[in-house]
Amino acid sequence: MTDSAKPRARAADKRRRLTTEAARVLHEQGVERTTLADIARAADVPVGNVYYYFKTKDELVMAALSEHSAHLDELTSRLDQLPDPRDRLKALVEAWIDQRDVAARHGCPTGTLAVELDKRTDGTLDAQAGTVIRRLLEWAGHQFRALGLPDPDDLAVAFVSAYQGMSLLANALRDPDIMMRQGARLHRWLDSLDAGDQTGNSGAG
Amino acid sequence: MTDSAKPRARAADKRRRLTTEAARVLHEQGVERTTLADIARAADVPVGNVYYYFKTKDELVMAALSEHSAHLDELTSRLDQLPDPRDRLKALVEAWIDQRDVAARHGCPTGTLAVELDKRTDGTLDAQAGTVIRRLLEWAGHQFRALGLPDPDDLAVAFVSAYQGMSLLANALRDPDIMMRQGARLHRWLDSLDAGDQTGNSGAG
Amino acid sequence: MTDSAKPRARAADKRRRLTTEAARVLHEQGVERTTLADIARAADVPVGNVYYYFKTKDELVMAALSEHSAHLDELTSRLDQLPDPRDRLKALVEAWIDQRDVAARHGCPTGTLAVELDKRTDGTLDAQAGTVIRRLLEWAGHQFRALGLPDPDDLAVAFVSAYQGMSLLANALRDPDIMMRQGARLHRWLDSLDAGDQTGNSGAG
Amino acid sequence: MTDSAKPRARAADKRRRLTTEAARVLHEQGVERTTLADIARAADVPVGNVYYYFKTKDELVMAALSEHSAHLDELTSRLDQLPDPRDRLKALVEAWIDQRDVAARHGCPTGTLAVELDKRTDGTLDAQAGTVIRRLLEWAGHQFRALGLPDPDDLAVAFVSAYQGMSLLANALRDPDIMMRQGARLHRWLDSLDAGDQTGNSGAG
DNA sequence: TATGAATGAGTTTTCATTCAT
DNA sequence: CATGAATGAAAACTCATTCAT
Repeated sequence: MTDSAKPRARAADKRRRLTTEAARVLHEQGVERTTLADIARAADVPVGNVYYYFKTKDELVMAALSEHSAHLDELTSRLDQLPDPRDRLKALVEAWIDQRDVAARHGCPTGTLAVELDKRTDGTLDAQAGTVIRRLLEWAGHQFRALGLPDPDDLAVAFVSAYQGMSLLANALRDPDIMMRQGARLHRWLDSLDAGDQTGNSGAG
Repeated sequence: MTDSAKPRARAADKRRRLTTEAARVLHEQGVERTTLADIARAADVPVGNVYYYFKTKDELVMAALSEHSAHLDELTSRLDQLPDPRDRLKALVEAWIDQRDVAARHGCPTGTLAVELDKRTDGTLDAQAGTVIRRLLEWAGHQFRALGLPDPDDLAVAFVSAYQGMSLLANALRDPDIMMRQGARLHRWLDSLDAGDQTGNSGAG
Repeated sequence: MTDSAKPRARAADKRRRLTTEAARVLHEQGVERTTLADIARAADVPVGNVYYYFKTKDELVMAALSEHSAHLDELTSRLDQLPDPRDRLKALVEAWIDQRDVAARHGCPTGTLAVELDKRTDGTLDAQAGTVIRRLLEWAGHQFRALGLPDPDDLAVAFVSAYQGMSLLANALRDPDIMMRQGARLHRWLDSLDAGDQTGNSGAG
Repeated sequence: MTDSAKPRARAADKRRRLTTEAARVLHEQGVERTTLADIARAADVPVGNVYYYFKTKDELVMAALSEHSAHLDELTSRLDQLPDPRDRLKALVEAWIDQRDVAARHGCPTGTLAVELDKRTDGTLDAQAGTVIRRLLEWAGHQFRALGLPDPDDLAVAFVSAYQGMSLLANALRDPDIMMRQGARLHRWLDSLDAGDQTGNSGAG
């Protein structure tokens, strides 16, 4: 039993390691500047062996994307424990601020991946990053709807958009402080949102 | 006279064509996925000849960046004709909205370039995109200051951030409509900003 | 067992073949006029595969240099079997004379390599050839010292210098006979060296 | 007259500058690592213009070689003013010693050129360096013959060989001191040579 | 499955030489 | 003659993918 289970266990382990490291290295170096050998080395898996787990480099990129997606799911489901939707959104902003150093160094994983993959015309990969972002949009939209706010989907776009924008700027200017200041601004904006406000005039850009 | 001017004129022409096409193709395909041959073909210049004008691929990338920077300068100096700073900012938003199809297809040129170049650790190129963005920030900050608003630099970051965010989302979701809706939101936000408001609470995220 | 050893054995084989052929071809054609394709062809290895064994062309050059260095070590350690240091030096001269045809055709491998590499200002390669020559100088100096002669290091320089000079001339004039005549002269010089001679006046130029 | 002479004068000037700079730059950087552009820049002549004076790069190399040859001629004819052949040879050694820093940096111009050109199989260039060296051999042989020494041609080979060897070592080890010490040794050797000595045993290696 | 090695198409870059004016 | 520009044939190097055990 253990005998037959071991190789499978080890195999699953390798796949896991590959996925984790792919997510990390691809985020740090970008898709195009990362070689399979880079990921293999980081995961401590022989290059030739990678192909037993992922048939192409694109599959590894997809796996990395799923990894980030899973992280997001895990985070949102934890936030869902909070009773107040507004608190959930604010807690998410807190999480973003906590990641400010990573964001300043490498940007938002999903956002930068989306930028890179959108440059592609081949394969089915170029739309995948959008899917993850859409998931985040849906979750946020759900919160705004729960708050009884008008145009919840639009608010969600504004919310996520603000996050992507501040990540990009923090990254481009290599300044984590931007995450803090804009995070605070997002906080205030969430607080200012009023269920009675039917105009949304004071919304985030 | 025109005869003797021709070779020089044509040479300048070629350099111009190369720069223009580089800016376009690099924006469309991304830095890493664009080969020199791609740019050469687009500009109708033999590959080997490209190196007469640009010593390395990086120099071409830099030229493309300068091109985008020049576009921005041209745009802002045109906006500077408007008497009201608020109107200038709103006109800029209009310009962004006008570009919504390009943004949805390829993102903001400077923003996506910044994302790609930040993945690099070599050369002096990785900080250049930040410079262009900083220029935009300064211009915007100038307008907010002229409006007598508190924390003008912070408002500028919020403003540019919103633009980068909505461009990224429009691109990732391939939806130009996002540019319109978020552009409208930015408009309303600019209108809502009040010189008397010392909190900036209702600011864009 | 031999089956599982094969790939590794063949791989080591290839590396060996590449090194051997690199040493030969680089000596024959010179560093700058030898392409990787030349070496790959000589070693019967696909060009792209060369990079599996040597990351750059410079590494191959280094390997070739080491090969020549190893040859020298092998030769001197064989000569060390001889009881009399003077006989060792004379036997080395004999070995040089034996190589007269190669020398007339392509010069001394280490000497010509040194000349080529000294033209470089980049990398760490430009000093490596000197190291091999220094090793020969040390060995020769050791023999002269064992003979109780004054200024043994100076004599070593004269000795090696004479070899390099006659190789260069034999090569430039394409005349192996020069190796023979100057070799004989070196022989006589070694014989004439007297432990009692404190002046070294009759030394080789 | 001056009008029609000017362009010709300027033309001769350019040719001269090109030759001089070619000699210098080719010596410093080596034939293969020097581009036509390098030489053109050094001579302050537009690249395209070089071809009106030299049809190929090889012709420029040939010109550089002739330049070194002319230098040698000039030097030897000056030495020929000295009444004693032995003094002429010793004065030549002095001249070599005076050049020790150049030799340590770039080797003997003719010697290193010979090494590089001998690596070639094409053209008529590969034998040309030998010609210059042969000229030096002849001059030296003439002196030894005038001294009434046996085997004057052999002594000449030993003499030139010693120079090439010490230059190569000085260059490989980047040590001008080698030129001084071996030059002194050559001096002593020249002094020791005796017209009555029929053996040549104490000759230079 | 595992793994080092192999492959070959592609990419940037260089440069002698030629051309148009 | 002069000159900036053009050309194209290499060359080094990279890397995703495949192969042989």
